[in-house]
Amino acid sequence: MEQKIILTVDVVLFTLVEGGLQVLLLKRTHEPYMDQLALPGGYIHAETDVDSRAGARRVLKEKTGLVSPYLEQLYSFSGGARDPRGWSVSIAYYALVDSTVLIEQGPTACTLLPVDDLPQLPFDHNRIIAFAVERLRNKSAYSALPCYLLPPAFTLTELQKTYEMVIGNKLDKSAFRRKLNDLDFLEPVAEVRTGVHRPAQLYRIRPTRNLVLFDRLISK
Amino acid sequence: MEQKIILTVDVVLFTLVEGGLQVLLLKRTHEPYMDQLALPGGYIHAETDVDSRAGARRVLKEKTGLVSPYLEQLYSFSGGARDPRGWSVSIAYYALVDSTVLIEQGPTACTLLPVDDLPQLPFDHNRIIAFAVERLRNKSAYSALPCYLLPPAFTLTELQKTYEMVIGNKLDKSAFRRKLNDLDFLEPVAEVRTGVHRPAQLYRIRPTRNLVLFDRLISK
DNA sequence: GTAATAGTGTCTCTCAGACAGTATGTC
DNA sequence: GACATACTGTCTGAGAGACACTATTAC
Repeated sequence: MEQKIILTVDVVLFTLVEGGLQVLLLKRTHEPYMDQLALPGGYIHAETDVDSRAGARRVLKEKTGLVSPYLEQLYSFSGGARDPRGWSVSIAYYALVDSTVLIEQGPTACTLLPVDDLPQLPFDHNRIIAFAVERLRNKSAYSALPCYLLPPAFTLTELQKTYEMVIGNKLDKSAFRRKLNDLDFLEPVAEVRTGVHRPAQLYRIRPTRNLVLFDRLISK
Repeated sequence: MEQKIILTVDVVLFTLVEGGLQVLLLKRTHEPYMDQLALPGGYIHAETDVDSRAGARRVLKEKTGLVSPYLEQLYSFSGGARDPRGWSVSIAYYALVDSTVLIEQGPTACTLLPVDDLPQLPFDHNRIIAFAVERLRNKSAYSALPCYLLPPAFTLTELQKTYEMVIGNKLDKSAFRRKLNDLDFLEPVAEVRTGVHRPAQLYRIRPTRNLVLFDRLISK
């Protein structure tokens, strides 16, 4: 006995700015909750989307113009209470982008809000974001995930600050660099970042296929 | 533009027997793939299931008679190619049960097969099981998850054997017990397991709400 | 007593955290 | 030269792995 069930994808797009971790929200253009801020999302198109991941990629591209270097399925949220139209499923994804790319190539009418200070959002989008933040924080503590919040080349200090912003505590410089060195997933590029003081070596992620996972948490 | 999309839940039910980790399969009673072995699964019932988790619990109960002490959403598998009836979504869950409970209370006509030696199954069920095995192995290395493969009270040696079977390598007895002692998520019960030699203290999981996670992997 | 398993003590090596030190740029 | 930031070296303490040791039961 099949029901008329609503199937959507929603994307939690993270970026890092000075203030910390932020999430992208768009004004809804249709009912329900027209004109309210919400996660970019949309119906699955069974004719064109080969799977939900392709649907999430399409929705993100259509609504924001962005192609994220990292896009991972988060969780599926479902039930009769989360959408006024009826029993629904949202297959939620999360994505990470560098904030300069977001500002240059992103949508003109988007809102970035800090993840720890969000207004009440439609549907169960607060819950979806909370879920995504928890996943991002957990996974950042034992993986190379925070690299995707930075531009393709970055200094070790920038990477350390990124880890600190995401996981929420200070790290020791020496231990952090030792760990990166042991894990060996970065490689220097032929440039340095110059500033007012000693220039810093730029690094990029080694061109491996998969996200690098650590066997311990990055620090306490 | 909504499509007629098929929404199902499938449950990967693990148990541990002498031979190692096994998964429960049932003979299908409907087309497609009638009479073939497959994961227990079924349509979401929008009228009665409050969400997909409730649907998974119901399907497991209906098809096997079992109520699992651990049931976690695994991943959602979707697309136009996985089911001959059309574009479909399966929200997959995995569950762990003690094998004695499974044998006593489980279905009469079920098949248990070792996870590393499965025949070709219908739909993308081989992929779903591979996904579940990977999740179980990963999570077992940094959590109390394997406890749910044992009866409510167990000896430390039994628990160690369980970890070894799931994660696939030998552990050191002394280090294992030190770790358990430090983490403090077990408590002794007022019984011992008697056998032909020195009796062993029985333990149970402390009545906490959540799965206990470690900050390091259990061993190498 | 022996056999077999339950359970503990201790040494070593690795690694994280703390922190001081050196290096290299701008001004 | 001063200063700020990049980067490295070293000490220490916590915990994992190895392994030998003691404890308690059945026979």
